[in-house]
Amino acid sequence: MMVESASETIRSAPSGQNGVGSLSGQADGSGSGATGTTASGTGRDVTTGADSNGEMSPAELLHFQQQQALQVARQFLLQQASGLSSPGNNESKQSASAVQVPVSVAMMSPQMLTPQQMQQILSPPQLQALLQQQQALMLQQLQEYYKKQQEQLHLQLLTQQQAGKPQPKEALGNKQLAFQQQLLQMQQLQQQHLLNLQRQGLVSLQPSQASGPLQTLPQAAVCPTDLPQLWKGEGAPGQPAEDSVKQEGLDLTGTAATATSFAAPPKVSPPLSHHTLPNGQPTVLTSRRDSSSHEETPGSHPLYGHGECKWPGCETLCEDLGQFIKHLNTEHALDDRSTAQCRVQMQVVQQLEIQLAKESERLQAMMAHLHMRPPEPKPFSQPLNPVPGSSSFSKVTVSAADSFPDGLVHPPTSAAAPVTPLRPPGLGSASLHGGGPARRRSSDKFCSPISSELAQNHEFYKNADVRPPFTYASLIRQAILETPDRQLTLNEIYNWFTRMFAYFRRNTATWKNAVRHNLSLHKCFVRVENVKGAVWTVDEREYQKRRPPKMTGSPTLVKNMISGLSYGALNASYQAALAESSFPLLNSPGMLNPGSASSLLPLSHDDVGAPLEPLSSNGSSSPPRLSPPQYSHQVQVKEEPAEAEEDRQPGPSLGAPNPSASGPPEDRDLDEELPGEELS
DNA sequence: ATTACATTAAACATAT
DNA sequence: TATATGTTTAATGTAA
Repeated sequence: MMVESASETIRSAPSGQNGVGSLSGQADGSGSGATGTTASGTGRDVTTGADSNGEMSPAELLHFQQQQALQVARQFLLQQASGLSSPGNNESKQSASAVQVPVSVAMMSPQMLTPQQMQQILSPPQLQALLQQQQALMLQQLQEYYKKQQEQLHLQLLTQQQAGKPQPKEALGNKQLAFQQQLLQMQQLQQQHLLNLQRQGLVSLQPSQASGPLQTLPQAAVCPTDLPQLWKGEGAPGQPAEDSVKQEGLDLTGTAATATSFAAPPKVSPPLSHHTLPNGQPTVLTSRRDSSSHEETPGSHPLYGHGECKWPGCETLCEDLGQFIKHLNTEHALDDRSTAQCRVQMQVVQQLEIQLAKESERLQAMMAHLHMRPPEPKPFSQPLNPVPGSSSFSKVTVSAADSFPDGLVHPPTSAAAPVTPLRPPGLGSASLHGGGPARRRSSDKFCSPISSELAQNHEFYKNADVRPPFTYASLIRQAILETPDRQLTLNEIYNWFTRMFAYFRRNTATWKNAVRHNLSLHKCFVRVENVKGAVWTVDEREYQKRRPPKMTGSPTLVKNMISGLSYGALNASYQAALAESSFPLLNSPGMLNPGSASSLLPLSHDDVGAPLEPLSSNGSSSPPRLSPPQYSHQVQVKEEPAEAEEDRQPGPSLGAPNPSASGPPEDRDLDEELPGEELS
């Protein structure tokens, strides 16, 4: 039974795509409570202001445009928050849910995106690093920005007041309000953003930082309510903004529309705060500060709030933290599903960041246009990352991308993960091509550089009871190749499995049988009679044979994926980075060092199976862990009986399959036995 | 719809 | 005989 359940979970993985889809898919309206949050609310001041004037001042116009844009963005936010929800979560519901929820799916995965592609996009550590950096940067910048804007507002207000004309005063009031609204929106975006971060555990709760308000603000503070109303009320001016949003970045409109339809049931309507938005300027900051003290007690949990589980799509009510923890551990354990959800969330965050950047830029432009700010538009100093070039607002995204290479402060990658397998492997460190764990583990073709990912996630798999996203064949091969002799007995293979993967410490009968089955089935595994029994070796040629040299992380593919996501904001450099990262650095000194390795490019240290090995610059560089002596040893062990088996392969004929790269490291091995074959 | 592959289960054979 | 090791077949599911 254990076995069964286990396998079941596994099976669900392959459908991971659907996994992803279904996850978000199940969002059947329910989750969208947030979105639904009635449109009654506070935004009135602004609205009336505009109305009263009859005709719109430029500032107002801008304001409304901005509002609308933000509205769209917010809808997007909220919807994604809810869209991810997959309340059911039960496999049984998957199919059914498909009908209801395409919200997040539609949003997240434009048709052209296959789940695998998504994973490819999302999993690499670089991305994560990038994300984190971006986030940190943005947050800081935003905060600063807010501050400055506040100051500006004050200044303006003062100036105007000095002028002391009643009429203008009113106009100014409107203006001010408008901008305040704007600021609020921005802040909300930020908050939502943070919330998302928290959700995926990328941001730890630190009372001091913005994380505090997180829990409360998004819900308690304002906006969701006032804006919609505003929008509705003003109907007309909307179009332009909407269009612009549409064109510029993610096509939110479509999704937003969809979302609204689902948003209907305002399920857990957050305690509609009336307390916010009094009118005064400091509202923003104030409310924020206030909320920070609230609810974020040390005993709380980022995923727990208002008595319910905040896991995307789960809104399970939990009476207390203890119960919630229990629930968390049972319902949201580290499995393929959760991982997939995490990944989706990550993507959401990315998109939001981009959107945020866009909106910020727009705001900047607006302000510049209104002379609210000296021409040098650079509200965002770079407090965090000394990104050299980026000086303009518009470069926010750019700078983030630029700073990515060096920045990677600390991909929460492997090195950590002692006993807390909280970080899904794919998120933390999977290499581009390596794909994440949620990915169909079978698709060997994509994750040839198993060793790379394995090395990076070594610790993770070791401790987390997650099924590794590799096929048995690739695992076995890895096990064998990891040894100096490149040969293992069956039992040693077993041991390797259990040693390397927590997952394989269970259900031994099942996977052991599978291992044996694979050993026998695949020609690439060669049994060699030894003095002390039989050992298994790998026939790389055979192994490669069964995997056509597919570009694992084709840059073009990645590019397409990105563009498919409407990542308008993704600049060339980022794309380039992505593309680059899809090519393992093979010449990197192997040193199996998960910690460091993960921190940079997806160096596939011992990328044994990398199909696109560029015939390592210097032949010697590649064999990372194969020290000469060992190597010879191997030969020695194999010698007698081996030949019969190993030689059976028609070397010359088969050598061809990977003509291009032609130098899979492993072949070094075989070179010895079959000299001159492929090196031709 | 077809095909190839991966996984799982299980029957069976052989060696220790 | 029991267990470990191998081999093989079949059923099932997924992806191309």
